[in-house]
Amino acid sequence: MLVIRRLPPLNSVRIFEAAARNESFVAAAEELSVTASAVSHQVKTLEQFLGLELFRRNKRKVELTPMGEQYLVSIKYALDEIEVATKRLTANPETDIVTISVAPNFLTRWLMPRMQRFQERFPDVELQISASAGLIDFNKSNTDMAIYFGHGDWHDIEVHFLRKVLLVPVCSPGLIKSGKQLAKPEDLRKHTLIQVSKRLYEWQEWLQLAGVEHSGFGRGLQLSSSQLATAAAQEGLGVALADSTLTSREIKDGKLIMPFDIMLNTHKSFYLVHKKNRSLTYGMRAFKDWVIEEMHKSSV
Amino acid sequence: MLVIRRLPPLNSVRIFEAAARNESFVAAAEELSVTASAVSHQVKTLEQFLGLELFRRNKRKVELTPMGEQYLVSIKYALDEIEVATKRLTANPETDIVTISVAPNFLTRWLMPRMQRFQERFPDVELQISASAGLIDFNKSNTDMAIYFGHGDWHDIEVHFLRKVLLVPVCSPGLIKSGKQLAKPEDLRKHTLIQVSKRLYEWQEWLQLAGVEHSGFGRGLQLSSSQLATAAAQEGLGVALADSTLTSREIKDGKLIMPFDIMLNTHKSFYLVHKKNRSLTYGMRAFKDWVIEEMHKSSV
DNA sequence: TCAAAATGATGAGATATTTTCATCAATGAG
DNA sequence: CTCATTGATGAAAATATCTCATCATTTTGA
Repeated sequence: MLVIRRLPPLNSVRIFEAAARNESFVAAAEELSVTASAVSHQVKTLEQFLGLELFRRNKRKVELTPMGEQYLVSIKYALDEIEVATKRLTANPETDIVTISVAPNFLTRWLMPRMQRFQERFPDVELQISASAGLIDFNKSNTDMAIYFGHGDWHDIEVHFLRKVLLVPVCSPGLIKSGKQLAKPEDLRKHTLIQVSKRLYEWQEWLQLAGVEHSGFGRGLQLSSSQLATAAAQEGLGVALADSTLTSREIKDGKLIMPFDIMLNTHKSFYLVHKKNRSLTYGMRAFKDWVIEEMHKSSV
Repeated sequence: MLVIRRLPPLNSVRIFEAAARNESFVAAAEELSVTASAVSHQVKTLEQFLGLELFRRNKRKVELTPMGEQYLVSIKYALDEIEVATKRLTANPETDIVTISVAPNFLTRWLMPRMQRFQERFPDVELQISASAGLIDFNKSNTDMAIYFGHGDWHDIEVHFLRKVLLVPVCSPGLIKSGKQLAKPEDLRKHTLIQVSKRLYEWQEWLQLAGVEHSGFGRGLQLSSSQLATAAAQEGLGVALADSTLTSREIKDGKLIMPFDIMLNTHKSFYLVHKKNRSLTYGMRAFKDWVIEEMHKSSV
């Protein structure tokens, strides 16, 4: 099937963007290493192609029209995309770059403490990591891989199970010394429940598991990620639900305690995912194999 | 400050995209109305600029290399962006196009039924509407305006209050005739609670308001939007929480009933939003003024 | 089995596009 | 009042793109 893209002359689009961003043909010319006359011609060419004005000429200045402003948003975004993609391809070939989006809690508590081991093992692989609880559309993103928290039932991507998540209440030792004891689950009524927005059910389910009526609790504290919730618990702000193994270091160090060892199985786990049917770069392969190996080590 | 974009030759990028998408220089040539030789030259030019191979030549075929595949994702996206932006600017100037993202329930139950009135009033404005519960990044989107459901505490955008949301249980009349009565809130235990994912608290809060213990309910049904939840209630699948005024028509038509009139104030409302400090097009102005006017009419 | 067709590569030359140059108009700064 | 600055414009020069012709190799159909 014949697909026809109706694209404007791309060279003039590129010159338009520089002119629009600078709101000056002279500045754009300097940036692009051409003369201001070239910019003027190219803008005129584009305006003729589009059949409308992108700039309003105002004495010795140019100002974007509303249409020009609209167009600039998209064009700027598109050129950013091309620039970033080009940069990624032409980066130092001796350094393999892997872009990874990681669930925040996993990043902070499992990956970061082990990052040095990866870097020592693979000095020629550079990781570019972002924390995000959301899902990635690999068709529209430069992200190579992701570590998700969820049920694992995602489609059209390669999903590799890493680790199950079991939640247990944690709090600062100082929370108990403040006079309000935590001898039995019912005692949680006297404390602040630290909740994760979008995961409010976790406390609900835990309390149900512990045989505690959910109603009658005071206002809780709500944070946007499990990682922040656990940090708040460490600060003595209340009791959070945290993955037992991800917080094992803080528990061992005495920064957090587990007032109860009732563990909630959320039926969610961490998974390593990447685009299906895509050959892995060396760096992606290195990271994937390493994470799986480290996961085996830490679960023995 | 001098900003230098390092962009590849854009004409060759464009030709690369067609060749990559078709995995054929001949097909790309046909699409672009040039000769296959031109395509071959342009691809070679781009590969020389990047310093790597985008295609693996295999006898009479070309196949994308992994780098070529990666590049194609970004380039395709970028060109889509330019194409769409160009199309929007060059659409029939007698028709003003407004792109709007609308909260699903509001779209289905408030806007759609009134759309004809808008179109009759403004025949020269074309609305391109999508349903989404998410927020829009107006710096990275072609969306002109949005109707959000939330607290209204968004920054860097223009927010105009439309209507408060009050939730009340609704169900199909047939649900009661099935033998399980709904005389008092406690009777909800015998029914399926239809919940909206990400808004599970709504039922929780309503039950608390009604003085019903939340625990002890059987499995509910969970849907991704309030609009779908209300539709499921209409199908007799259980009891949903719905905005009282948005479902007034269904209630009047006898398709839904309100077993209880206890209304939950979620402290959330519908808002019309658009980018701050941006001059409104005629179409945007028309839509904004019309929605506000209709909202006043329907709340009197 | 063999000739024709098909695909991609390549260099030279033709064509189209882009850019510079020169000039102009209008405005702002000193 | 003069000079500098910005953008517009047309002609000419420079550059990029494309076609043409040819080649190599593989695939297809008679």
